[in-house]
Amino acid sequence: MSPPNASKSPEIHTKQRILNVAIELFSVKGYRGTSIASICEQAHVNVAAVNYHFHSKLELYLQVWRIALEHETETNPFDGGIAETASAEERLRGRIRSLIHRFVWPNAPSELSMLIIHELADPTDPAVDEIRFNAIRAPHWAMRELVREMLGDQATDQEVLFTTMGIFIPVFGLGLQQQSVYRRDHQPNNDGNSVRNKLPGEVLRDAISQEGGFEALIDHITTTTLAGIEAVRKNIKKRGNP
Amino acid sequence: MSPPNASKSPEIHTKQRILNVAIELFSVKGYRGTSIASICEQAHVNVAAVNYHFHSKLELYLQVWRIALEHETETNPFDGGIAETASAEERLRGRIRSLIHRFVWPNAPSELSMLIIHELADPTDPAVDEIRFNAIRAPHWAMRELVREMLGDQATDQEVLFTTMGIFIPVFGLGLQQQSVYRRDHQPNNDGNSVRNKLPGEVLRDAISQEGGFEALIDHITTTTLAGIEAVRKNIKKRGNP
DNA sequence: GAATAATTGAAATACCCATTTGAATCGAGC
DNA sequence: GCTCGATTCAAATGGGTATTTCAATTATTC
Repeated sequence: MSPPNASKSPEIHTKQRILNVAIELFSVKGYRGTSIASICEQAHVNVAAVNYHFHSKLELYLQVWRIALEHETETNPFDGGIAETASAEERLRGRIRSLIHRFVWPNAPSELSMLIIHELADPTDPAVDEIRFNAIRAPHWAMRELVREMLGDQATDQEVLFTTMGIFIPVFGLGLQQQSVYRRDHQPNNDGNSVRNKLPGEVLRDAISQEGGFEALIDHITTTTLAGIEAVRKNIKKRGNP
Repeated sequence: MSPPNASKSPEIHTKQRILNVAIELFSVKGYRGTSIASICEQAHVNVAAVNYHFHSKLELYLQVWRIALEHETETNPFDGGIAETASAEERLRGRIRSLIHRFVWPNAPSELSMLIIHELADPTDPAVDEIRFNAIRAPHWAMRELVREMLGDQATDQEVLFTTMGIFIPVFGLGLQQQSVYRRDHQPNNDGNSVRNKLPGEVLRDAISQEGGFEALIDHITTTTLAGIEAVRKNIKKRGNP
């Protein structure tokens, strides 16, 4: 099997069409929830094309992961565009902004974030675990270092860990909510009648969608996070001077 | 080939055995991830028994939801055992404790919380949405009222909403993490080699499992949450007195 | 204790899915 | 314009699933 050498051939179009649809469907419905047939139907391509171009469903999925990961790091760098020389508080604000953009951008969480949520709730394969872990490792340790810097040397490892997770984990929760609401919004048979009142997640989505709502959310999270860090710092100081 | 002891009708035994296994499997692997065959094999029951006693897989699943919901509200009341006459801060602490117990109890999140996470990531059926919504509605509004009480009349609806969600949503995120780690721990083919370093969620699980770690987590979350509420309150006061 | 209803069992049915097959079609280089 | 490898196509294959069927067995009732 030699790699395709053609510079311009319909093969590229087919492969790309499959990838475009696969990213969309895998991110919304997850690996097990999307069939090869549904991808091919929507891409106007024969089912055999997937196995011809990608070997298997799993390899197509891995390719989608790589693309989504690359796309995310390009369009939404983890530091939020804040320079390393800025104050710790400013850098934290930038990273929170970046995280929120990834997981909560109104009505359209990024593909990567949706893939991550699906993998957490229902893992596909160890190979995907590996990619996901590599994707999370760098941001996590960078955040650990920043939190350590903000809490000072007196802080225990547990305090640094809890505080760091206290920043990441709500974002996963938000992503889970947003994804649930997003899916409900985009259901073809959504008559809006099945559940009478608005779900909390839908109320939140509406609030974010309002003029200035998204910025208000980022402000709120940053403010409360900083207040939490300050509270931990106070505890440390109190404990350190008995 | 069930033992012919007939102190009670064997129907009860069979039905109960199915339910016990179904709760376990549905909560760990989700609706789509568990087959009727696997339930019946583990319960030593014929596959037809499920459809005889429950009509269909979906109705068995709904029954499991009702039981898990009932069990949760019995063993873990949402107010955390704190009286309505206690201070707002004490009541908040009780509710946070209850939530953490539901979603994060070390190495064994409650069945209901795992079912909820699965439904959020990959919904099964509108009928389940209805149950889930009813399960979340009362706690959510009770929390909204408590937050309103703590923030005061000057707070906007958006501030109350963001703050309330700021309490619930991290718990979902924690549950998602815990469930992911729990599943990994209980995988039969877990050789611990596929991913070299510990995932952040595993580090957190280890920290919680340590002596006093769980209480430390509850303390941390309560402290930072209260600090966040205080920060919002300060903003309101500043804005209110220009 | 016989008649009847409830329950269980093994096999069959019907559907969905990923993957394979082998022929048909296309495209580039000679 | 011919050839050969790359690509597409319709159909088949094989494995998994929920559900049904109906005979066998077990409990209940009179």
